[in-house]
Amino acid sequence: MKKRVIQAVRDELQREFILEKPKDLSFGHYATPIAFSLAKELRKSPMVIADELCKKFENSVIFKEVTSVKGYINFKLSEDFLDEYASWAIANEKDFASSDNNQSILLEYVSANPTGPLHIGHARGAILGDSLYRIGNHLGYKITSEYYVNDAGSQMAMLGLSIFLAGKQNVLKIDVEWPEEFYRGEYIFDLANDASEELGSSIFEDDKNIEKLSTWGKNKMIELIKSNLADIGIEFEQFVSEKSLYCDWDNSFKKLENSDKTYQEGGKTWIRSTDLGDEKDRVVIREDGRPTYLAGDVIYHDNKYQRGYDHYINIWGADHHGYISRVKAAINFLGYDEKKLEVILAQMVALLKGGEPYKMSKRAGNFILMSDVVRDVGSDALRFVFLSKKSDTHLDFDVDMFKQKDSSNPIFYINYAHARINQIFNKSGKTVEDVKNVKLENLNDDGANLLYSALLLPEVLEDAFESRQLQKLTEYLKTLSASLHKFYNENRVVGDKDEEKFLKLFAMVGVSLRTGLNLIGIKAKDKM
RNA sequence: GCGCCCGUAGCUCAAUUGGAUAGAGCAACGGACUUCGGAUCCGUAGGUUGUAGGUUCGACUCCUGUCGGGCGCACCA
Repeated sequence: MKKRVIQAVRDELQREFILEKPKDLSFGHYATPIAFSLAKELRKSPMVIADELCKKFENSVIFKEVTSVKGYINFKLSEDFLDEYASWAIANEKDFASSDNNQSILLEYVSANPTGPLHIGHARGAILGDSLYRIGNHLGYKITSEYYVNDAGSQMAMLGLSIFLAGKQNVLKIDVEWPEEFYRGEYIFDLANDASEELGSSIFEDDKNIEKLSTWGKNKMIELIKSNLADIGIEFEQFVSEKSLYCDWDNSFKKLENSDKTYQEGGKTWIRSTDLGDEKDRVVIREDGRPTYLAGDVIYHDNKYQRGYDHYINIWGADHHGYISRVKAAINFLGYDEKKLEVILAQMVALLKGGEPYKMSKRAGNFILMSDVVRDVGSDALRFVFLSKKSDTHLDFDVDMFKQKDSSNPIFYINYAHARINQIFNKSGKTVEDVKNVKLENLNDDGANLLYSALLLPEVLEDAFESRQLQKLTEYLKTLSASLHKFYNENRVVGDKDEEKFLKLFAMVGVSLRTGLNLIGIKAKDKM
């Protein structure tokens, strides 16, 4: 809809302009403040310029009227145009709000270490990533979703050791001495019990088996993580193992050396990441020849860029923000355009329960399991609330609040609107087929506004996706639901002379609600 | 100490990315057809956008300082 309007306005004005929605719908459906920016250039007042420009639209097909108010130019769409668009949308629900952006994007998210179950902090990035994935696909982007598995390095050894010691203590009943750093939490003891059953308790007798336990535990954890994700409707296209990439290290390192951005000092190999704004240069190879963690990301991003996507998105926890500049520097030194990499940071989530704050730490083991919260409040509510806040703001919420199954839970409110539409059709005994060709004309103000709101989904989606701010979509769904409830309370539908018109209008609202919810991984309810 | 993020109604958050009178929900108070489902709707109250300057036709939005909160500051991952 917006695209058609922009086209129509550009045809007449023959220059660039900003198209926005007026604060107050009574002004019109769209507006532009172009007269203000022209005022200086033309040495006339914005009001005069706006008046003159309005005259150009007198014979427009898609506009009912174009007016100038205090320097703004306001556009009101014609009923024919709105009705045609609604008819098309109802008949082509799957394609409604879709688009044909062809850019290819590699979207990497979650990528939590396979050393334990997902906690509530991971859920934020997971839900954001999955929703971007769904929306992007709908908008025609060629998106691939990917999970990077950190299965190399000392954490894997620590996982193996933790399971080994837990088994020794709990299964073999032998006193053990715990090191300073290990994975705490009951899941380690569960793993030890499982290992005892699957591999035999003798595995805890010899510490040569630690490596075996580490690999076994990693696979268990990946399965667990996949199942945690499946519980909130997330499935990845592919998993990439860090370990499996290391065979390419020599190639990647050669590229780095060719860039003249590496140097030796103190027996170590460094990259000059300060050249690209990093706080300090970084070590990629230690004195003993072992590559650092950064090396893993060098190979991984080399690998990513070789796959030739137009754009790359990484969703990271905000605690990794200091890592961005060194990875971008590395990408640049490998000979790629680091601007193609976009890092979205998902800020910390502070979870409360009855006012008590939880400290989340994977290492310490006293974190909140994502699966527990999902069991408590449900996938739908969790997804909706997490998407309702900008990803770069800190999010506080109290679990107890979710347990109230009433209107304070926005997903309830929206589902109720959707269910109402369904109920109204049942009550009237008519189907969408019966009313889809009725013409939407002479609607009252509430009806006209409701229709317009329902048709806004495409541009809300584009805006939400391009700005990576999905709270725009959740806001929209709440507002649209409110408009429907308001209309419902003020207008009798069944039995009214305009019954069929109203039903078509409701059908259109249903299309938008369903589509919007679907794209954030929530299935709209027909009954409450 | 340095870097990044945040600061908007009592609480949780929006604000078309520099545009018209800063808006919703929750909580509070007062109302609505013996109901096409009242799990809804309408109204009242609540603000010097942390704070002090600057940029311009115009600032919650951009710049500088300052205060407060979070995160990070490894050859760990």
